[in-house]
Formats: sequence, C-alpha cells, structure tokens
Amino acid sequence: MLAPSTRPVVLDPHGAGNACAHCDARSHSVCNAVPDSDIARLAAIATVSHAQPGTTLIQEGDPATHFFNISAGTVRMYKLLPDGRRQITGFAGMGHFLGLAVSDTYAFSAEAIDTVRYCRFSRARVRTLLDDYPAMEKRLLEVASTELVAAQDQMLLLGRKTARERLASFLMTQSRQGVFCHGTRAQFVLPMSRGDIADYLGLTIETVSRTFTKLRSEGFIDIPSATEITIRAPVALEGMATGMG
Amino acid sequence: MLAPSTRPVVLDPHGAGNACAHCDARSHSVCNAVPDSDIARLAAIATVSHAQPGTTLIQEGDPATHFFNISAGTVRMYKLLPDGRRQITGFAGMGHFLGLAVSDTYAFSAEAIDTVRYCRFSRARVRTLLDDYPAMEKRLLEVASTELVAAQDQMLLLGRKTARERLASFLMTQSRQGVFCHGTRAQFVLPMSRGDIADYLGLTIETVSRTFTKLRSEGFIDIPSATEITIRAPVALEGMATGMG
DNA sequence: CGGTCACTTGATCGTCTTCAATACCAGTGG
DNA sequence: CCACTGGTATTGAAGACGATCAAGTGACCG
Repeated sequence: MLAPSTRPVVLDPHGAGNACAHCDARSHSVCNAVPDSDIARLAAIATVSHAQPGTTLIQEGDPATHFFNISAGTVRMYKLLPDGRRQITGFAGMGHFLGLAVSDTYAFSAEAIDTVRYCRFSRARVRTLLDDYPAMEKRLLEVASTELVAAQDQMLLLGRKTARERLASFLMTQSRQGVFCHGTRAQFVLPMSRGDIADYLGLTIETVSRTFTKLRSEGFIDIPSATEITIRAPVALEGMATGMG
Repeated sequence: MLAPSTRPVVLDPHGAGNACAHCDARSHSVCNAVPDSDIARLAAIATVSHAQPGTTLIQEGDPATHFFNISAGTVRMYKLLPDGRRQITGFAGMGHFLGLAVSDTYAFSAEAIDTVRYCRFSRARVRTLLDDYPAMEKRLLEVASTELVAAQDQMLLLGRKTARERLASFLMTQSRQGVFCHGTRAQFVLPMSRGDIADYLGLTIETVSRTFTKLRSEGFIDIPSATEITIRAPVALEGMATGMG
C-alpha cells in the first residue's frame, strides 16, 4: 500500500479550466506574475499531478524538459556520489519552484517526501510565456537569487559549523518555514526522516539523533514524537545557529 | 607599498566613451547581451576601476547598491561567523558577474585576491537598462542558474566528500577555469593562498598542505612552486573528484 | 504476536583539527 | 653578500569530533 508508485498520478491531464485560478499556492509562487485576466493561459500549459512518498519527480542527468511548482507537500532535492553518499541540497515546500537548469539535463534529483501535489510545465511552453510576461522572468531571477543566498548559507553551515550549530540552524529555519501545530511557530512537524536531515546537514543519522537528544536534555527543545519539535529557547538556539552559542 | 588601499582606484570615473566597446571581458560576461549598436548606453552607466590585493569590493550586510563585473584578476566571495570562521563560497574571475541579491543588502563579502580590474554598475540604472534589453535579463537568469548548479556541487563536496576528494575536485575545476602556464591546461597557477583553498573546501590549511603533499608523493600532481600545479594524472584525479577513486 | 522499520543509545575507531615547531621565500638593511 | 624579518607553507605529535559498528527500543501493521 505504501509502495511508492513510480509514475505520478495526473489529476488534471489537460490542464483544463481554472486549476490556476483557484490554486492556493499561487500567491506563494512565481505564477502570481501572470495577471488574473490571463490566468487561463497559465492553466493551459500546466499539468496538475500528485506524487506518493518516495516518488521521483526529477532524476539527475535526465533531459530537463519541465519545470515544477509544488502546491502541497515536501520534496527533497539531492545529489549522489557513485558509491551512494547523498547530499540533500534543499527541501521544497508549497509554492517552491523547481527545475532551473543551465544545461539541457537536470543537475539534481527530486523526490516526494510525503504526498506531494504539484504543477508541471513544459520548458518550451514556459519560454514562450516568458516573452509575454517579463514580470515572470523577473520573478524567476528573484527565485534563483533567493536560492543562491540559501545555498551560500548552507555552504557556510556545511563547511564551518559544528553538528550542534547545524541542528540549531536547521531547527530555526524549519520553525520559520515549517508546518505548525497548535498555531504557534514554536511547535512544528518535520516531514523528513532523520536520514534526510543527516544528508541535508552533512552528518550521520546517529549524530543527528544524539544531538537532538542533547538539545532536549539541555532544555532548548522538546521532542513530543520523532516527527514533532517544540522550540523552548528560540533566542539561545538562534545564537547557537549563528555560531555564537 | 603593498599595503592594500582601502579604496579602489577609479580608472574611468565618468564611464565615458568606449570602455565597454573595447572590453576584452565582454564576450565572457552578461554585457554581451547589449548589442554593439547600443554599447554606449552600457558604457554610460559603467565605472571601470581596479583594486589591489586584499581590497574589499563588497561587504556582507552593506546596502546592495551596485553590480560588479570582473574583467581581470580573481575575487574571493565569503561569509563569516562571528568568531571569525570563514567559508569562501566561490572565486570570481574574468567575466564573472557579482552582486545578485534578493534583499537590499549583500549576502556575502568579496575581496580582491590579486590585482583586480572590474566594472561597477548602479543597480537602479541596471534595472532601467534591463527593461530595454530582455536578453540581458535572460542572461542574468542564466548566470544565477549556473551559480546555483555550482553551489549545489559545492554542497555535495562540503557535506560528503573526503579531504582527498575535495582537493581533487578543486584541482580539476581550476584546471578547467584557471590561469595556464606554457599553454597547457595541465599546468596552472593558483592565485589564492592555502588559507583561501582551505576556507573554500571546508578544511584547515594544514590538511590542504598535507593532502597536496600526499597527492604529489603518489604521482598524481607536481608542485613546482607553492602557487603552481601540474596535473600528472588527470583521469585518476577526475575519478577521485567524483568519488570513485 | 512476530515482523519490519525508524530511531535511539552505547562503544570504539579514524579522519581531520589543533597545537607547535620548522622550513622556505622575498624583501630590507647592515 | 649575508643576517634579519615577516609572512606563508610544510611537517610532526596529540587530541577531538563525528563516523562507524553494534545492540537495543519503540511504533506500526499484518
């Protein structure tokens, strides 16, 4: 039952009608560069699908034929070394845009972590759309620049921070972007496994687990269940994350 | 005499005339998106300068007022932690474009490693130029995407590669992009110090030095002087860099 | 209940870091 | 020409942080 289907399910195969007009992720995404009046044009080239946990959306090295826009769920982007070592370069949630590539092949892979709903756009068709909506091109540049800044932060983390600082950074980022419980930013759900966190932070599962336990025993966080986190000392954690704790 | 001047020297303060038309870095840069016929418009907003080794071009956190285009020399981009730990996020050489930022402040610092010649553009003026040359906007998106791919590679390196693999990756990249001696890609100059290399690869100076020595003693490279490298076994090094050696 | 899977915890190991000394090179002045 | 100096690179010995190997726990599910 939980066996990941290898092919994503297409919900709106012809991109017909008002999928974009009623998209609750639109305001979070590049799509809002297209005005309401022309939203049908966007919908015409979009294919809405969803993917079960573990499904591969993008395979590194495959021809880069499509763009993706995540409307619900979480995706992990990663690169592999031949012997299986994995580096997760980022997690993409609601509104996130995927598939920017210079060459004609994808530079990374992307998999659904939980159940993911997303739109798929043919690159070629997007290109023609871009000519009519320079605002969208600007938004793409913004997206790329934002990613770039995040990537630089991650390089600092991977190259120079301790395990403790990495976990603190990760938790503070999650508490800003994450899925919240009980309406407070202090309590949220981690959609990804310990293995995903480890591969994102350049650590092992064991170190992630041990460091979580340590942070809890020191009173900085609480861990109601393996997938839930409560931030108890946000200021202290923020200091830790920026290398001052 | 070698004391770095804190303020860069302006060579062409009014951006007058044909600075861009005769720029030998133009074909390598985003500037070639502006057609020859309109090159004067580009030149009008450019300020050509040069900077001595150690000069700061961009300070993290400062208002992001300008873009930069490197026409000669090498720049290091980096981020610091409060206690002085440094992560170099990249080196920028001829034709490289600097200063993409989402927020209104720079997300990283940039310093000249050797003597650097560069053009400076006001962001505001570039923005107006972009409206007339959508091709330039596309080029910027290309630049950002390229950087992003490079950043993802670097995350893989920092998070998952061994010291040996990091050095091999670094050397192979340099042998593609670097300054060559004797007309062969196999022999090149490293403009940056061991400390820069260490902070780029997430290692210490000592580990970089030791690993260089080991690679030499094993016959993979030669080190005529501290700043020169000769690749003796490119295929083996490439394998090592990609995690297969 | 037995099985699986993810997570946690413990003990040992190894790579890279840290601390420290030495070598090297270019520039300067005796 | 050679000692002196400051900076950078190399080399050596000891230590630490995180990895690895291994066992144990708990949740979920058939």
